[in-house]
Amino acid sequence: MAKLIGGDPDTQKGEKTRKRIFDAAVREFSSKGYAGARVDRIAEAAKINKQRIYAYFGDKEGLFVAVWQHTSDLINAMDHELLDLGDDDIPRLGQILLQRYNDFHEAHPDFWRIFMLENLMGDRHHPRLHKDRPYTHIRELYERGQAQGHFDPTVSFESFLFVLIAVPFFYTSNWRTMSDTLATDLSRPEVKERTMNEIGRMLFGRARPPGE
Amino acid sequence: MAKLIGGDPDTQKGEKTRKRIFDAAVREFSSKGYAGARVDRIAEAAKINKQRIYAYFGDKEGLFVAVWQHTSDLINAMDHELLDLGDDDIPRLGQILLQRYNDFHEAHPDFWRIFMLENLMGDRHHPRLHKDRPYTHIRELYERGQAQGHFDPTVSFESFLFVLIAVPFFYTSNWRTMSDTLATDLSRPEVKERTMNEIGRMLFGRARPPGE
Amino acid sequence: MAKLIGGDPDTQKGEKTRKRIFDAAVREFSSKGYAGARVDRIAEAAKINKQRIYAYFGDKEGLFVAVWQHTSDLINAMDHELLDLGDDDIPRLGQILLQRYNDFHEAHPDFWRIFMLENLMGDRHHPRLHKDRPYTHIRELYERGQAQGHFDPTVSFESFLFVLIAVPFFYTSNWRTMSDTLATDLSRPEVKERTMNEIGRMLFGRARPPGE
Amino acid sequence: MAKLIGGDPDTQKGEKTRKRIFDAAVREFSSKGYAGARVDRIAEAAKINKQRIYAYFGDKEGLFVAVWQHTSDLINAMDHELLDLGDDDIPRLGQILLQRYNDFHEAHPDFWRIFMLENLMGDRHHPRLHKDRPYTHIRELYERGQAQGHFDPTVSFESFLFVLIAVPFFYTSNWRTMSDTLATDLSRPEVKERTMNEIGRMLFGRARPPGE
DNA sequence: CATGAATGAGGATTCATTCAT
DNA sequence: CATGAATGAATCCTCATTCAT
Repeated sequence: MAKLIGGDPDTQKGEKTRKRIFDAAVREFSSKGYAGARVDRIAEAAKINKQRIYAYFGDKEGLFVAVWQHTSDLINAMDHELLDLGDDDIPRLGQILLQRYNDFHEAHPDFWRIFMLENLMGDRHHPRLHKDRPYTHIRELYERGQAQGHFDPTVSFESFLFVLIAVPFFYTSNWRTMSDTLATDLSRPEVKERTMNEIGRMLFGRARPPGE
Repeated sequence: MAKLIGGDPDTQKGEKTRKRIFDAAVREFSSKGYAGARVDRIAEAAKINKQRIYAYFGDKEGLFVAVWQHTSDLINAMDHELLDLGDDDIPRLGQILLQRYNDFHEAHPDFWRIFMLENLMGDRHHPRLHKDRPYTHIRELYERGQAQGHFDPTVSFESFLFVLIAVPFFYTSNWRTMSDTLATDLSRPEVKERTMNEIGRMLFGRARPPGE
Repeated sequence: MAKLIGGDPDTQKGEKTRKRIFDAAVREFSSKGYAGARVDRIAEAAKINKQRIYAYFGDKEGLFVAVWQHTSDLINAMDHELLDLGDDDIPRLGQILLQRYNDFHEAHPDFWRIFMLENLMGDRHHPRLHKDRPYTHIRELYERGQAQGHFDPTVSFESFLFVLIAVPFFYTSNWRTMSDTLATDLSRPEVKERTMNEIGRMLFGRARPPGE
Repeated sequence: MAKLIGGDPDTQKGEKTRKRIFDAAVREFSSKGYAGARVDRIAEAAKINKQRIYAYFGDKEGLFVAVWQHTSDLINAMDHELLDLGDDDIPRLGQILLQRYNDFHEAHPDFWRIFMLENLMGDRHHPRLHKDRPYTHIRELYERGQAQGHFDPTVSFESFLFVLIAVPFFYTSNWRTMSDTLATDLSRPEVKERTMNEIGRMLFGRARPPGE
């Protein structure tokens, strides 16, 4: 029974189709926005019949929710990886997180678009993103860092994390317009690296342990 | 001589209509995005005949460009106001700029939406934003501040300005999702103020003149 | 009283305006057809305000009727000129008429278009063209020519005139497509002249007086 | 194996729909002209959903091009039938062609309208009609006829063919207005037959073989 | 599962015509 | 007479979605 070995072949084929639709949808939604996305174009890009989309995802909205869910999963996965940070990382925790978020955006260049779409569509009816993600682990590291004098004791963990999320996100999403504004080509990797280093220095450069 | 007071009555009426369309368009575009915006809805909101939109702005695209131009003008005006900063402001230049950009977003709550739409529509064919705005004045202040030890001499003006623009923008555009992420209600004014203060401290708090 | 000398100046000006509208209408209708014609374009070409068209001609239909009337007048005028033909012209009456009709189309290159529009719009509601134009004069010349053996006595005047009207009209209106068909450039004047000569010879070339 | 008999059922259904659209389009375009034609009316007449028109023909223009192509095919088919003429037909070649072209217009009463529309729309962007149709066969017959004295040796084949195409076309397209002009009811079949006979006689009646 | 055909409710845009001054 | 503003009814075209096989 083939079914035992690899599952129902139809189901397997179905999964492949589903994946193809999904990938095409990510590209379409992120490049055109929700309203600008075209079901036909997704079907064509996925090289499947349009009807499949409706079979798998119900409607356009359902397809977008699936994409959005995936986006949510991506970020949760990334946050989960932060658990591997340990006490040794405390002194450079800020720089490390900055690096991690930048890497995340580089690995998922469409992330910010999907994410922003959700922000733009004021009347959201899509599931919330990780409501109760406590960041317990890195919060503890940060607080330990504060106690050790690595971080300003008057700066809350929330503000700390906020900047570290904001800067890579804004850089990724706005490098075009900011390149104009700053008359600097922010698309060049070395410019990005330099900028991030400098921002890291602004944020954490001069903090010294109290005993110093 | 009514003409002297308000210009040609017809023209005046036309301008009023144009303004009504424009205002409705800003609301529609910023809430629905370009593709999601409906010309009919704009006409209805502006309480004018749909055709007027085409008479005044050519087409939907032309209307959007006009809105985008206005957005561009807004930011240029704000930048112009920075000229009133003087040497006395150098020590707290960072905090002041942070404040100014936050005020700007509060005064123009739709700004980030229009701005982001432009970033989302990858293949832009709209006029660039202030191509060659050199920020000469505040750049000088910053450099003087570096010489005086107020700012890290290894941090470029571009990176300095980048964070100051990024943080208020990201706060304004992503407070919803970030509220979820940080399990903190970022919509509350006091939370915003505290966050900005803390971020100001992270960035500029510990910098000391070299002679210290 | 200026009025006595040149008529009401306003009326005079009005006539000029009317003429400008009319000329623009002829060009617009003949190049775009009735449905394809645009009142706005006519107003623009005539450099008058659109409203004037409605003041002078009632509506688009009224404007077209005026144009069509003019077309009708043109052909009546041409037919009237045929009265100057005399007995001396009988032997070459066919060639002369061919020439005249060709000249007419050259003098009024838009004539066939307006005329054809009327034919294409099946449900005509426009006044008939010269209902009772008897062509008495040239009919008499033709019949005298038949008696003298210049023309085939078994060919009616109607058939005679039909060909002479048909050929120049068809040449003028279909030279483009016929150039393709015949692989010959019918737009060249010498080609036209040669063709007409040859057709004249086909029609009347070998006719001889009976006594021959 | 129904497939063998009629092809794929869906395709067959599609073809039927396409045909219905096409037929309705021919009627609409030929009666109203290009600009006057209404896509909605075509859809209604074809009893199909309007969108099908766009699915099958792209747009209104594409639909017209299809109609025009068909017109082009019709005439090519007719020309192809001329190949069945042989040497025996040489003496009455003119009359035969006149007859054939008349028959063509009677079989395809809308032909001239579509054809004329193309002439009226000055800036054509539609495919040329039979670019290089040499009429080799009947040209040879004609030239042989000239050598045999049936046709005037000084009249080119082009002029010969021109009249034979012009007269039936003009009769078909202008019988209404010409009926007024000639005060004769050209719509009556016997009038048409008589007229064509007389024109045939004018053109070819008196030509005699040289040896006569 | 898969697919081409079909549909109805929009959606942007145009146009002849009228209004107000 | 003259004009810019305004209008409502189309008009072409699109899109998400469903049907039928």
